[in-house]
Amino acid sequence: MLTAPPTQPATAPARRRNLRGEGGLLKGEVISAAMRILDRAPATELSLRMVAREAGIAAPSIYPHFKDAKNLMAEIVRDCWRQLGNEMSLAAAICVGADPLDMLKAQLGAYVRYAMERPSRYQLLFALPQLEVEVLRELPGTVQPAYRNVVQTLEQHVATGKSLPWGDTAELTMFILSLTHGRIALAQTAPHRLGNAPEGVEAFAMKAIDRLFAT
Amino acid sequence: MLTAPPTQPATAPARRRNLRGEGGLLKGEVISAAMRILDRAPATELSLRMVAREAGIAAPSIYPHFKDAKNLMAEIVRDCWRQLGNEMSLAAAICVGADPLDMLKAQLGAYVRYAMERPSRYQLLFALPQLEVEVLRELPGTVQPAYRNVVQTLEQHVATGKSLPWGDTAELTMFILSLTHGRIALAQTAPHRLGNAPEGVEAFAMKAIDRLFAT
DNA sequence: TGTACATCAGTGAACGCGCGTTCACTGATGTAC
DNA sequence: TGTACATCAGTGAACGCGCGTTCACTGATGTAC
Repeated sequence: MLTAPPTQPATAPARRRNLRGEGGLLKGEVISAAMRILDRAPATELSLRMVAREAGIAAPSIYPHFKDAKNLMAEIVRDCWRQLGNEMSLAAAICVGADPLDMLKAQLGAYVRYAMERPSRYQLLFALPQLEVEVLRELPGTVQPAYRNVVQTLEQHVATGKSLPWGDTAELTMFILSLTHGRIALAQTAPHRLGNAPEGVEAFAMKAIDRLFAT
Repeated sequence: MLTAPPTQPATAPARRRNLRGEGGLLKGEVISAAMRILDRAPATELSLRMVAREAGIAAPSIYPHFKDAKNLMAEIVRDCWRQLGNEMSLAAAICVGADPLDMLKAQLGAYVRYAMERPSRYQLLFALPQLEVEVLRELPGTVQPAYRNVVQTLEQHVATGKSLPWGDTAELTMFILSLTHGRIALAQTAPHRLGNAPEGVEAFAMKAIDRLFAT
């Protein structure tokens, strides 16, 4: 239940089997297929069979590469977190040397854009609790990059001798990410009455940073 | 996929059929059964058959009372929104006459407690996008009460001649609800590294209001 | 250089499961006479 | 007051579906001699 109507059934494109010793390549292809599905369908539609179809292989072919469906999902989620962390790091790298607050805004902008441009991937980031304990144990390592990104920028801000408008860097990070995630979630789940244009959400986050740090 | 391991299969308790003309009672019993499921299982486990089992009836018996599974889900979601709105209104009613900021904190406290004490119901509130368009059209009416609750309290605050720390009452409501919802969502979906004791989340919201409105 | 063989990547068919939905029905409860 | 009957609340069996998973297999690709 609670699943949206199915999208078109992903006709399997002809696929050449990998060469000897290159079997591991399929693992990457499977993850890519999952990303393609997420770009056109809600996260709830992801399934082992659906991913196999999109990758152009038979369902059992998943098993040599992933222990089971739960682990496949976990790998997909991990990859999404990695993407998000990378996009934030990239945004930060571009304005290295600039004022830490500008860097913070760049990172947060990257965060909002990832969420609004790839809503299914973003929603998957928070489907973690549904996964097995074993997978959850690795969670800090997967989630950390996005979180650390903000903390470190705030630490740079502090290092310039300026003060924080709220708690320490960890607490303020929670504040900023809560606000941003909350605004995104409201835009994605109650799109009507709440002004929800993607730029609207990004502008909201930028404005929030400006006002938070305004003397 | 992305479903948690099933809880025990809800042995059907013996049920007496309703009397002539009382058939409508079953509708309420079905909704109650759904709430009981949500109190012990993740929202993803909800299904027409599961609800029927919990209510002690056969699956087809749902149909005279709900058009189909989608509509059943929609009714359940609507009921959760109604509950949340009521708890916020109740909290506001208790401190009527008090400072609007205290009323705001009371309402927000009720909001956080609903979310942390009934996580599955809370998560269901935001499963709306998965439902049909037809259902979504009624959304404003179902979501409004919780939202209006905050707006009205902020309007009272303004009426006392005090100013707002952010935009107008509508914008500030978005800010406050985004922050609160975001913090709840992070606590519920990444429970580890983020201090997530329920009191922690409520304290976070209270502190946020205090600081926001601090001169 | 040619051939037998092991290995490896991937398949097809089948399984049981829970789901939403349909259909013809049952049997208790009231009502008409 | 007794009986035939209509109505109403709810059932049991069956359907097709997509899912995750298993099993025995196929057939191309390299390797050994």
